[in-house]
Amino acid sequence: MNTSPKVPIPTLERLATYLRYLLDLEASFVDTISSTEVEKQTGINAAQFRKDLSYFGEFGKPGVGYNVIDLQSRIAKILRVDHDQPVLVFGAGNLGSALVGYPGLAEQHFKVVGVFDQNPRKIGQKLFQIEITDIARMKEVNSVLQARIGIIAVPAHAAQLVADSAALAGVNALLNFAPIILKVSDRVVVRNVSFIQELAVMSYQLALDPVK
Amino acid sequence: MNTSPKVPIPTLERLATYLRYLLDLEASFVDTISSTEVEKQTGINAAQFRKDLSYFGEFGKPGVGYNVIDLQSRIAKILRVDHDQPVLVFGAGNLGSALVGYPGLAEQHFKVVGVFDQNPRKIGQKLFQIEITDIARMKEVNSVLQARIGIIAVPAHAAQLVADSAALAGVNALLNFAPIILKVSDRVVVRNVSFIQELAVMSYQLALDPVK
DNA sequence: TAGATTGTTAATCGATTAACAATC
DNA sequence: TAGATTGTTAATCGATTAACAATC
Repeated sequence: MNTSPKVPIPTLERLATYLRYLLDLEASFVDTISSTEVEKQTGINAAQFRKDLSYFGEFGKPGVGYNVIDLQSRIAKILRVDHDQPVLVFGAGNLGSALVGYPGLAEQHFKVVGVFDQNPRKIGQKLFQIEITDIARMKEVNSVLQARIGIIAVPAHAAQLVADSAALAGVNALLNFAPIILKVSDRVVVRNVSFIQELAVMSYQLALDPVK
Repeated sequence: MNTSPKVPIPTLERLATYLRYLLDLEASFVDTISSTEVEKQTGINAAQFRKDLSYFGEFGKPGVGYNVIDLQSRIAKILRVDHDQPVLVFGAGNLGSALVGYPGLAEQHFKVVGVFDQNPRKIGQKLFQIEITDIARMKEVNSVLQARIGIIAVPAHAAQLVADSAALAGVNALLNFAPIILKVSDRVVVRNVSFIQELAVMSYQLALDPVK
């Protein structure tokens, strides 16, 4: 066991993967798994799995394995996805709308409580029950909503401005879909989702092996 | 210089970042940059930048730096985003639609040439000028379109099936938005976009430091 | 008990970064 | 030329994985 502060990011990412996988197992009425079984089904090395968990305590029984439901709920607690968390979405365009309507968000307890846009034609309209608010009113509105997590789904040229406003509004975790490197204070956590970049990487990989 | 096969994935990801950044520089009429300047503006270590490039040849002039336009076009060539590439989108729901309409795709020369869905009510309709085709006809249709890259934007329960059909249709690079681990032959490259996972990671990070 | 599997240490592997000779 | 900056080697850092004693 080790309650120390330095958990590698890859470990956290895999933890989220384990959680999804455990939900599937639960749905199939599996109640115990071993790390070897995890490796077989997910391709993640068994030692890796055990090591990842070891950052947070002891979860299994030697000779037996891990209880699916117990492990699932403990990982959910670690990642704080065991209870609803309010989230703001910035940008009510195609991408923003798709995100607000994405059922996976609520399933993992991320509740979209506010949607913001700057387009006067969109402001006041509803998106999946949530009213679109003027992005200029973000701080005021979030003083009530108290969301600490925001999703940036605005065009690249607007993203930095939105990030700045978000920080002022008390949002200190940003999931950024815009293809730019955001400059933020070190009080703010940013993670980038850049699927264009992912496509570019695959594009290179495809080209490597013409047979493929 | 080193034309060897083993370029680290993180290097490829950063290459895509450099490319975007260089496009911005070009738009601001900057014609030369040094690795130190790159570090200042992007936060990526200067040695890292030079090392990344060194996998592919020599790009700069000692004492001078890098020519923005030249470097840009050479990176685009490396990543094969210097010419149009056909892409299929699987799933015409909220997410799929947003992706098809996303201008950034075409900007990086990824051309959506086919959209597939299984819902009879959607088949035959148009999405941003592209007709939605029955997913069952994928192989037949792609024998003409010849796309090798596909984007999976269907619900988790359908994703594996789609991946299997895609492989049969000659699509050997898959960008997967569904929250599952796809099982594919090693002829197929998969990259996952899992923004729920990203949110979970941030959720943990936020919880680490209550002051934040 | 014997067999299975954990949690953890130590070894390996790979990626990042510092340092510097080469060179514009 | 002197100053700046590259490309690359070597050192550092961190993450992955193999091995195994502890234990159910």
